Amino acid sequence: MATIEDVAKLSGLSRTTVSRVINNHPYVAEEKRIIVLEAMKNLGYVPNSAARSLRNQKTGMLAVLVPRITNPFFSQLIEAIEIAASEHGYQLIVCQTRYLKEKELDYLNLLKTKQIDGVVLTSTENDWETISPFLKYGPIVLCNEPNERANVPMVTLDHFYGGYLATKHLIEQGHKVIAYCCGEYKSSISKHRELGFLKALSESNLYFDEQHAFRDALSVADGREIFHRIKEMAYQPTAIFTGGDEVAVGILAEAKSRGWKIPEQLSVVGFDNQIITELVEPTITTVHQPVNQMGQKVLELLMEKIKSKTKLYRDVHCLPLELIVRESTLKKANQTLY
Amino acid sequence: MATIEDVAKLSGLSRTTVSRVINNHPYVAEEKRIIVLEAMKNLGYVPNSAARSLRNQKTGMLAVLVPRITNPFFSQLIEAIEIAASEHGYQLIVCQTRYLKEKELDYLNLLKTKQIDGVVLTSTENDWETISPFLKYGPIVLCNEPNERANVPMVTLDHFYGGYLATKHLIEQGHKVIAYCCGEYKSSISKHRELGFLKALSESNLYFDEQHAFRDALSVADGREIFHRIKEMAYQPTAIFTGGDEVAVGILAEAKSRGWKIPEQLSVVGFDNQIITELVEPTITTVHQPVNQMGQKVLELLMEKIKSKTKLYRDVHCLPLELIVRESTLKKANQTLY
DNA sequence: CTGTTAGCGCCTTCAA
DNA sequence: TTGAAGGCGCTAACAG
Repeated sequence: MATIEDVAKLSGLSRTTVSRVINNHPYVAEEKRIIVLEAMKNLGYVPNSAARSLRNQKTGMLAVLVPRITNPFFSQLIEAIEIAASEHGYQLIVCQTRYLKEKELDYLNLLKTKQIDGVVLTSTENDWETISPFLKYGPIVLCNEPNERANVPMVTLDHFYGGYLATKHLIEQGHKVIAYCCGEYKSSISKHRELGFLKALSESNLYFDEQHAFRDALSVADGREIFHRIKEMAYQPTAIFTGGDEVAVGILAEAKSRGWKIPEQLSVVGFDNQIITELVEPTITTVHQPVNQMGQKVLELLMEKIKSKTKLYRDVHCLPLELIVRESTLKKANQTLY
Repeated sequence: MATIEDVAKLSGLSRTTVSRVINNHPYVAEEKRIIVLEAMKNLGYVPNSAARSLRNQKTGMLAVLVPRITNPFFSQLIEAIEIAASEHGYQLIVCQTRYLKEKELDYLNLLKTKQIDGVVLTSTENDWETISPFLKYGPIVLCNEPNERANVPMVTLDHFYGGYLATKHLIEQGHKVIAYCCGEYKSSISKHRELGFLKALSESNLYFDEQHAFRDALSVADGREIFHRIKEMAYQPTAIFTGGDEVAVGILAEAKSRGWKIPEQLSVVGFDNQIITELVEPTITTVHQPVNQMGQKVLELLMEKIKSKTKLYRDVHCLPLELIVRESTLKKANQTLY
């Protein structure tokens, strides 16, 4: 492996000059620059990044922590962040916490060990008090799941509004008894959605019956189970707000296989606007999240913090959500066209 | 930031001894080991990994190159590799080539710049002749897409058999005119599947009409379009082998929306066994790929090569595929149960 | 069992 | 405009 020394020797100049060429410093005679470039090419020289990291105290790497990469929402978010990062010359390390506190801390340790220059957290397993000490080793920004106590930049979505919007839509369709699902994590996301959900109900003088709450619904399988629980109820809801498209799909699939008519017997709203919502029948009404913008925005914030090295402060960027109305909530729109 | 020097001073010992403790070397008096551990804790010391990389010539990082992380097949593969890697104490850098030759080379350059210790390639954009020079900077192994000319370890699936199996199944269902789709990349994967497909046909003395070939089908949208092309044909196939579940889903969704009965008017076989195949109606017959085993196996191979530092040689591990029969090909199984 | 010393490859003062 | 020299933090001889 050629080193800077080799290049210096071959070009008959000093390491310093070679270094200057590598880093595009001014004050290098054009003619010598050419000689150096030539020598580098002949040797197939590439700067050793470990040495650079050691010297410069930065690595050109970022970590993105997600619960699971196979969740389409997160993989899309990673994709967006990756593209933005690579435009800034940064590599992305993908870290799956698998919803484990311990894993999250392991990965945050990359900041301590100087393997990364910054972190994007898309969800938090530990309390903020556990996470915040890591801030002295490098910037951490939040994306997706906000945190009340975190004094760092964050990009989030208006989940209150998302919950409100979807529920309002169901009410407008004439529903009076609406069930509610959310994911297991007691994240503020779920809380906000629920507040929006309740707000919409109360605006129409509707009451929510706690028996219609399903608070640990994450997967397709959970959706299937929820359907069965609803099926057995004496006092059945006519519509359901789910915290995610997977759950909605599960409910739908199971309901259909039991001969229920959707949306006539049960209207279903998803969340995420995943591709699957357009592929099932009926297509699913859902809330679209601007994932790409989120990724782009959060990277921008992180870059700024890495460059300026100023102290982080709370700086919340809230992006809008959008309701996408499809067949799973529109009683009249489900007829065929021919 | 505490350094090894600080720990040495605080514990009244030398850097060497501290280093020995860090690296679990033998020949350190138990009592001093404790002193050092204590000092490390008090200082919140963590070894600087850039310094270690520089010194040890290894980084503890691996790169996995995939076309797109949002493709569920690849994200599942990444997940499997990540889990295996983390068990070996390695971090994963996720690299999206977005089907670009140039991107692929950019990422392979991480090997040159010593940012990673090894590479997993899940698909190749460039010719092997372009890739192989990077082998002198570190091990590269293939996973998923094999390469005829690559003399490196690889994990692959028996796509010939996959194509054969699925087609044979269609023939057994009584089909005589079967269409064929594959992805755009002229990878050996598609070739092998097609050979298997043709083999099954010829075994039953069936002939393949080139007008029934769709050789650039990747997405749901492609599937939709393929349906329309089939619909317009004078000589229509009664079944179709697709190279991926997305395409199958697209065909299905479009066919249903046009009032076609599936599988009665068109039987469809997917590939990948993605979760969606169980969520649409009818559920989709598909070929299951043992993604987790692949990931685990390929990481094992890579670890071995990183450790042994021996020259790489061709070493093909071919894992079996399995046909999962569901409703989209079974004419009688689609009745309701009540 | 422990310490001294010499780099790994690079960049950045400082001096010329 | 160029070069000499020191050191980023760590580990592996080599001595003791």
